[in-house]
Amino acid sequence: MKSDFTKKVLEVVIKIPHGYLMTYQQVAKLADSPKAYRAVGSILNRNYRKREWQLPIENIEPIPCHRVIRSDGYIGGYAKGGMNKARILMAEGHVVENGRIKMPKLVD
DNA sequence: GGTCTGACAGCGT
DNA sequence: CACGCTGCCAGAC
Repeated sequence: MKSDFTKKVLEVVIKIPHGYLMTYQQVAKLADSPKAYRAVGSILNRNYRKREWQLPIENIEPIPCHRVIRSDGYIGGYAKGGMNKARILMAEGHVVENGRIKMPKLVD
């Protein structure tokens, strides 16, 4: 069992509504560690790779890591390739241009 | 247990 | 305006 922080992070990410986005900073904040945005990315990356969730885009739902972007509006990185992430985000109804979200609809 | 890493963010040059 | 360096926190080795 990971620390509460990890659990909280995953919980927050899961709660991101379909079609909305959330920055690493926001996630970290909701996880009670506003400055742990780096840890957030690390956690999601590990988790993703560990679970080996290499499922088709249609089946990606459990932990929508792709809905977590940078505060700059850029997609950032992705365990399976930023290009794939961009495709997913576009499938979610977002406008991606040059690896960046044009109109990020943050949850709040 | 100490040290390095990382899907970031902010400020300086 | 674009590029680079430093700081942060928690996890993994």
